[in-house]
Amino acid sequence: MTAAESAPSASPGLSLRERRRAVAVREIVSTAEVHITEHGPHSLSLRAVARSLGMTVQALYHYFPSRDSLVTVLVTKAYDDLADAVQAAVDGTPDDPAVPRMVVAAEGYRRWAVTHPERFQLIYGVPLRNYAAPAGGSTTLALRRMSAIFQRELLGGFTTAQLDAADAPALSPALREHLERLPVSGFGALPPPGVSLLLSAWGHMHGLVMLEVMGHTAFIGAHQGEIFSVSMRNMLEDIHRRIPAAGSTGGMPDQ
Amino acid sequence: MTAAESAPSASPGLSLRERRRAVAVREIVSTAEVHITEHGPHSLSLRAVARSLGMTVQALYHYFPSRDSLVTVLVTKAYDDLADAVQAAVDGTPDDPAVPRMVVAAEGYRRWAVTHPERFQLIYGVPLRNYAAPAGGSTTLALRRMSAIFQRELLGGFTTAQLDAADAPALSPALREHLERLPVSGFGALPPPGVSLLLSAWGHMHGLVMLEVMGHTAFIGAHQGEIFSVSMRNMLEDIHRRIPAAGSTGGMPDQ
DNA sequence: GTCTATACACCGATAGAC
DNA sequence: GTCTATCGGTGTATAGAC
Repeated sequence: MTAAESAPSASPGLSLRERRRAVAVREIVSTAEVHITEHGPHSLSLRAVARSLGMTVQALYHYFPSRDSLVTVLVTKAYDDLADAVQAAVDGTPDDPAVPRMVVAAEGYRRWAVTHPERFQLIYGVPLRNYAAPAGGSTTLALRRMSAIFQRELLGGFTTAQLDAADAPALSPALREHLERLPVSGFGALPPPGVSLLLSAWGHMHGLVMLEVMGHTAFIGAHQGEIFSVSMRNMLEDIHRRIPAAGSTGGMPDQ
Repeated sequence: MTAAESAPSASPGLSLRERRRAVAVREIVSTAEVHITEHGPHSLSLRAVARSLGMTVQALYHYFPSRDSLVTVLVTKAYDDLADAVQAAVDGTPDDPAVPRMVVAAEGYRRWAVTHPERFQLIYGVPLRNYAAPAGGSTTLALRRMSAIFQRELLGGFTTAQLDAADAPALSPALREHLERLPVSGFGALPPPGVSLLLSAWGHMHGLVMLEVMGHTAFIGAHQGEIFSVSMRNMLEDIHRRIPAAGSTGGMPDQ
């Protein structure tokens, strides 16, 4: 992996040449994001970015070995920025029992998506034409970061025993076993009903945002945020209703 | 609008020339769908379709005045096929109190999406590059057909008074007014809380399917259908729990 | 590190012969 | 209705001069 393939960031201990290069890479990435914002993710090309920069295409090949490497950086950065936005929304909101942190997190998710619809599409829309994601699954890491936030805000206050006793249709033994074998770094710390609830909540949140970003709910007009928030509150209420009180299963919250 | 711009169908009362033309259009559309299935919606081009048909591009221009007209037909047909699949799922399942019709409909939605992921992406993914949807909103009609199915299966058994009294966070006056002014042909027949619940349910269903189709839940493996069904059952249960019994509001179901 | 020049593919669309 | 030929544009990527 070349330097261009990892997201650019402040790099204090590098040589002048390396710092210059990092600045150039940042400028290229930034210009590419502007282009995506203005013309959609599927019109991204090295030529277009080069044009905007007043350079020729070939100069870009000194920073990115291929178009795919640029796309990978953009996708990874979008995941990171989205996770940052969600985290910032949670951190920046004073605790208020009337506004659950999960709802704040979901609203941060939606806010970023409607503010950066094209970059959201870059992540969650149709994969780019002729783009092959790197084998290592570098985007999986960024995705997991965000899912961890929602896992914490949605289910962080409950014990494994509580989640395991959630009131919902029983999962099949095969599914339970599969979920229990998931790597602990992901959802593995949750019991199967917890994974199921978290996935359901994620889909609920994501689907409403997706429909809005793609324009399928345009007839709602400016009130989509309100419907989204109400839906998220209902969702949270329902999930909490399904999880029994701590006393009935014993134990303290384990995270 | 030329004949090529409307979806092809059996046309008994037409001349020989018109029937030949309809057959040719059907073949072109079918080939285009195969191409989308094999290479993704964003690689669709008249040239590629012509190649598969053993024709030259120019021949296609005798059936479709532009690429966009072909895309519009494909999008409209995908909406229709999806609605057909959902309707067929509902119609083809014997009444069983253990499997609510809404869940059957949702499973039909998911089934079509995972069976035809590229065509689902064509509808709900990122709009095609350089494609401008026709001004008339011809796809809106096809979309409304499907939303009507879910409206019926999810809320058809409840009166306006029941839906209006649903247990959920109150909607703002501005939003209530906006929803009440919607054209009756769409969700207009529902009271504002009904629209909100239906939209929330649609987003929930759609989001889970979208995540699966785009591969973001691949780690669940073959059990995604089960998690989906459980989520839909929970969703239905929650919505029904929020709607008061008929006796408490009076009146008979009005549809 | 950036440039010109180039190769080779793709695309949508049009003109005119048959 | 289909063809050849063509225009003008897109794109990724490489070679070699400076």
